[in-house]
Parts: sequence; C-alpha cells; structure tokens
Amino acid sequence: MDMSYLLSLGILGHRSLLWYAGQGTRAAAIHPIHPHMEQGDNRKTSADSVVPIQQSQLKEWEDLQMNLRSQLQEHDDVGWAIDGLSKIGGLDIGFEDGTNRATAVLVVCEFQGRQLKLVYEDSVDVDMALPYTSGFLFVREIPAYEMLLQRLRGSAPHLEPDAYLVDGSGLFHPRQCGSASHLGIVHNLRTIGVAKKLLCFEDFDSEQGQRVEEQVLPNLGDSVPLVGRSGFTYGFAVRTSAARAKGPQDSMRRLYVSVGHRFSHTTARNVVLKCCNMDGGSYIPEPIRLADLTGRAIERAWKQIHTTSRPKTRQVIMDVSNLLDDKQRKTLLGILDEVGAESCALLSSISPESIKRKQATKDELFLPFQEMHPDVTVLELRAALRMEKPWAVDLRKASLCHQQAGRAMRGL
DNA sequence: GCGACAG
DNA sequence: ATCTTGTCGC
Repeated sequence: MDMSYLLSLGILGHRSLLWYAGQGTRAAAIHPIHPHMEQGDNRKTSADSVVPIQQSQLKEWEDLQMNLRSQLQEHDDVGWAIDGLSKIGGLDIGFEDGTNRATAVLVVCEFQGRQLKLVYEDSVDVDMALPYTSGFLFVREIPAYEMLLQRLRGSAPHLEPDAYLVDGSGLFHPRQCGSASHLGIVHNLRTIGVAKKLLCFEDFDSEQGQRVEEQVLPNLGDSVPLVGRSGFTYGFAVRTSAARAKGPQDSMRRLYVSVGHRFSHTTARNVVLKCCNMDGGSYIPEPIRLADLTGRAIERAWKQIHTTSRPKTRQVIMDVSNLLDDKQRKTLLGILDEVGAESCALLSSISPESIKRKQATKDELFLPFQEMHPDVTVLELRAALRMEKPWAVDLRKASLCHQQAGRAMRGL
C-alpha cells in the first residue's frame, strides 16, 4: 500500500487536508450530510490546536465514503466460514487527556481452543490534527491503523490475522461506511465494527434507537437487529456479557456490531461473540480490550513524565511497550538499579563495564536500547520500564538486535 | 429549555 | 475519548 495515502490523511504530525482530490465523485444518495452540521459544529472537541474542517472537505469525505460503500462486501467470502478463524486482530486508540496526542494499538490474538491468546502487539504515537467529527471517524483513526498494518506485514507477516475487530462501526453508519468498513475496503481486509454506543442518523434515528434500547437481552448471545426506517439492517445490538443482575446498567451493557467488510451480519455477530465468550469477563471482545489496555498503559506511563519531558520522549515509551516483553523490562530496570544511576543522568552516561550481567544481556538488550535512546533520562526510562501489562506477561519479544535495532517495529 | 450523534 | 456514582469481590 502506498505511503502517500497514509501521509495525506494527516498522521505523523502533518495536517494536510488536500487529498483524494480526484477520487470518484458519484452522485449517490445514501445519506446527505446532516443539516445541523452546516457550520462550525466542531466545538465539542477537547483538543487545543485543532484545525476547523471546511464544509467542502466534509463533502469530499462523504463522496469517498459513498464510493467505498459501493465496494463493500456484506457477505462471507465463498468457501470461508468461522471455523477458519484462527487469528483475529483488534484495533483501538487511547487518548491523552486534553491534547492531540493519542496511541493507536494493534493486537493479534490466536485461538487456543476456546481461549484467545495474545500473540502480537504494536503501538504508534498519533498526532490528531483533526477534530473528532461524528460520521467521519476514519479521518482520525485510519492513518494510524494503516501504519500498524504496514508494520505488522513488515515485521511479522506470519501473524497477520484472518479478520480484524475495529473499535467503531462498519455498515452501521449514515452512509453505511464507518471506519471499520473503510479500513476493510481500502485494504481488502475482513473487518467488523464494534461500537459501545448507539449511533443515530437520518435513517436510524433516536426513535429507532429507543426501540432497540428498550429490548431486553437477558442472556449472553442475545441480539436484536438494528433496522432503519427504510427497513435496511445496519447490524446488531448484542448482549456480550454473562447474565448478572447487579449494576443496573453495567453488566447489561451491549455492543453494536456491524459488518465491516467481507462478512455477513450473522458471521460478524458470531465472531464477536466468539471473542467474548470468556466466562464472566468483560463485555468488550478480547482483541479490542487488550488493545485498549495497552493504549491506556502507554498513556499512564507518559502521564508520569509528560510535564518534564519533551513530546519526543513518548517514543521511548512506545519502544519499551513494543520492543520489550515483561522479562526484558524487568532486566533493564534491574540494571538501572544496580548501577545506581541518578534520575537526571542520561542513558548514554552509563558505561557497559559497570554492569555486572551476562554478556548476552548487555549485547542483546542494554546496548541496543542505549543506542536507540542515548539521550533519555534515567527517570524517564524508569517510568517507561515500570509499565505494567499483566495481560501480556507471557508474550515474548525477540531480542532487540534480532529486530534490526527496532527498525522493523518502528517503521523507520 | 433541552434535547442529538462511533471515538 | 472523558467526567460521575454505586456495586461487588478480593
């Protein structure tokens, strides 16, 4: 896939809005733009330096969505069934407090019988130049997802999943092309949209929504179709957690599942349920839950040092999360303690000779990392290394020198 | 008056 | 995305 598409969407600190200038502009009529979005209705964003989105820009994005919609495959691939689902990806973005910065995460889980096991994780730093706009989530999220996809293919192509769960919706969208569909169609992936909130728009308005919300779904696996005024089925509301009559709202929570691409409604729902079947667990399907947890862990670590660190230092945390497993983080932390490094000292100031460890530990862990981040402060590195990811303790990462000094996973 | 919209 | 409260469980 070409990088220009990715760059043009505004990732990597860019905010160029002029893209897809020549994309097909067909006079389709699924849904026109919402009348109340006419002018600057972007005030709800919490970001500080956000560029307002022009009306003409929204029109272009709508045209793009309608164009992609015509290529959406809302049935399973012929010859493919849910039994063929071995690895499944999860995509999610976690946000920093009130800034434009965020962390996008891709995890891959593999079925081991009924259980899902984490086999891959990767995160990228995102500078959200554009404000959140309902109906146009793809603008903010897809560039980061594409970066993650590209890195997965570069560093672990054998772990590419059979399908992806995307935090957001797919067909369940005013132009029937939410971010899950968008990603799936552009990259020919099997995708499913998983939303935690009901989306309302012209054909599926609050009245239809209320009808769905009224439905009680007493048992795990129960579902009710999301049918618009037109009769079109957008997806399903699904009860994905076990029955427990405690919190009036908590365990009753449901997911709004819709086809992203290359799935039928039924299979999409079944795949999500298959990823939720953990006994007594969360109502969030495992791949998305793990991606979410990872993003939160990274933001948590950053929060401890962000007041005194340059934004560039976020990359240290990303690298620690992406490149080091639990064991390696503990080892590095032990080394920092052992040499009694001052908090304000730079990593480059630690001489390898002062470290009493196996040579292999120095060669394959300390030295490569030191070379990667010579000017990180001991204080900052400690904060990154102390990151707790209990859900990933069993996930092993290759040694740094086998990862081309991290290049493959950093997309450099 | 206040509704109302994936993340 | 985020704030909240109450709740259950360890």
